Amino acid sequence: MELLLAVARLGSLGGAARELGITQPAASSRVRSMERQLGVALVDRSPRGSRLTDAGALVTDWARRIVEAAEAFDAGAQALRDRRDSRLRVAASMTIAEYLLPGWLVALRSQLPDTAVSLLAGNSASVGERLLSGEADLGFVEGVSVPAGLDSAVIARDRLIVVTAPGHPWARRRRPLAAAELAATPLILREKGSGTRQVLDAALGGLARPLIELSSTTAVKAAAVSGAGPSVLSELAVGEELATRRLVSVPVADVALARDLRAVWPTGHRPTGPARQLLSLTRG
Amino acid sequence: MELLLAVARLGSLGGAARELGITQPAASSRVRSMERQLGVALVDRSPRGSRLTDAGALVTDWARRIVEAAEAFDAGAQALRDRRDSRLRVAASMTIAEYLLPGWLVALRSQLPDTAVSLLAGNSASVGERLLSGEADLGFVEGVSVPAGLDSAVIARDRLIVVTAPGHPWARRRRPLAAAELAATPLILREKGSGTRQVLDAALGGLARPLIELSSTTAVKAAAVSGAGPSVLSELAVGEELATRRLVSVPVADVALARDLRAVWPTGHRPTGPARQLLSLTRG
DNA sequence: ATGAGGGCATAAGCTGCAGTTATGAGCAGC
DNA sequence: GCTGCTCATAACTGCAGCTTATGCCCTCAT
Repeated sequence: MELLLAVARLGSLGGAARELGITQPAASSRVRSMERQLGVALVDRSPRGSRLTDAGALVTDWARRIVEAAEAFDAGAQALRDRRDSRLRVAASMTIAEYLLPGWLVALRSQLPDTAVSLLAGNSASVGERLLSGEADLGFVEGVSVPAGLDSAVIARDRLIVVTAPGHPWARRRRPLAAAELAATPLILREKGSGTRQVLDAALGGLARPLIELSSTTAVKAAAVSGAGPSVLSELAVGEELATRRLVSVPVADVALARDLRAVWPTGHRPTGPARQLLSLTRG
Repeated sequence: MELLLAVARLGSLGGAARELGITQPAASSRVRSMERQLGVALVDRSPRGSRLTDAGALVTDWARRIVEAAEAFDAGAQALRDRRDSRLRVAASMTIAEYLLPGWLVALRSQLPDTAVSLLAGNSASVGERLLSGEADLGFVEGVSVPAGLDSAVIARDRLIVVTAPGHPWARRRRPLAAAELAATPLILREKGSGTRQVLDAALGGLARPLIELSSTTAVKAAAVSGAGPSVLSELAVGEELATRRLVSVPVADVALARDLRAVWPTGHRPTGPARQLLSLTRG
């Protein structure tokens, strides 16, 4: 995969091989075996370099998504590994750790390649404790209240959105859904007590009706995609499903389905150094 | 990766191993070596099964993205391979082949596991030719006009959106951008002649000013993310960047930056069988 | 023209990893 | 206590993918 991207970038098998720290025959044989598997030529080899064919460009674009996901995974994995002796220790609540942090870490790595980052994931309260006990330098929490003793800055809003499979009647709806209507409809939801469920219950006045209760965001998404019914999910969780129209967002009126995502740090100790850098990444 | 997902799903290393067609010791050792690499326990093993730890759940969620990207890649790759003797032969223009088709193929595969699909990617004209010559059963094109001799159905709209890095002044803008303002500002663009460029030029009356011209959507995105300037891109291309706020969308007034995405087939020959199934997937 | 240099392919050999089989141990429930 | 599930450990094995070594082709500069 990376090899294809490198070939696209450098226009040469040997060059790409060098970049990945392997030898030219190894690169050549990899590409060859991939072409054999697909039954399609991916690169045009000429005595003065190699270019991707049309099919190669398509495959490379598909491959790029895998590589990017792998980079994010790797950045996150590094952070889990580096427990001790890291220059920057981050504590984050689950949603942020899950959806946003890997991307930030990738970006941070490109700016400060030698900075070891460690990550502790937990709920808002535990993020607060880590910061106050000095176990973490910078925290990220979602939700309404900021733990005591911390300063904070809002870095983004996480909107909860109502989604359905494209086949559902609501998918064609143009007039926004009223809060009462949402409250009256059985929804696919996380179990009571989860962060998104709390926000939803608060917004509707504790009235959300479960159609099914599932214990993970993924399970909820899968149920919604399969058309089991409407659901309410963080827009972070469904970005890709919306883009490919596996899910459709339903407009909603007069319901405050948003929560702030905040960076937090001990009162008075403004983030400096790598923490400052990371913080600035999260706001742009 | 898949192994982690399977463990999460089945609650047992051995069960996960069986599902992946490997033996239990192999699975055990894989997980073990991953835990060694990360320095964190991923699964809680007990004599009556295994559950993911908190860290394991986090890692698994990150891994899921890779696996999904890989599935899409695989579905696309299959389709490139199956040239001959496929039950369903699809022709698609590049944007659709790049961003949407892999997802559709994954969904189709789950509905019709044994249907071999082949894919021919090209521009609108070549899609038309393939259909008329009987080389393809169903086509997908983007753009304003439908090639002659074909019936079509609009399956989605592809909106072009103005994006900037979060640091750019436009990112904070609330008042929509006027067309004139957009036309007057140098933009990061694809080269003249590309599909998105054509739509943009048409919408602005041929006036788009390039700040830089780049030859691939990826390069344009990278430039925009790095803050080189504003750009205009398909929302399909920037879904993930928007969700993670690496890019921000700028509201635009009075410019028709949309194009229809259409399914097409030879006039009179309504899609049947797997073609119909695929078509219905694309609309929900 | 000719030789140097960069690009790719092929062949042969080596190595390590990821898998296998085989076995044992812990715990639950009948 | 037996059966059946879980997981761990150990020793063996095979093959995928690498490296090194070489050759050919083309281009460009001398």
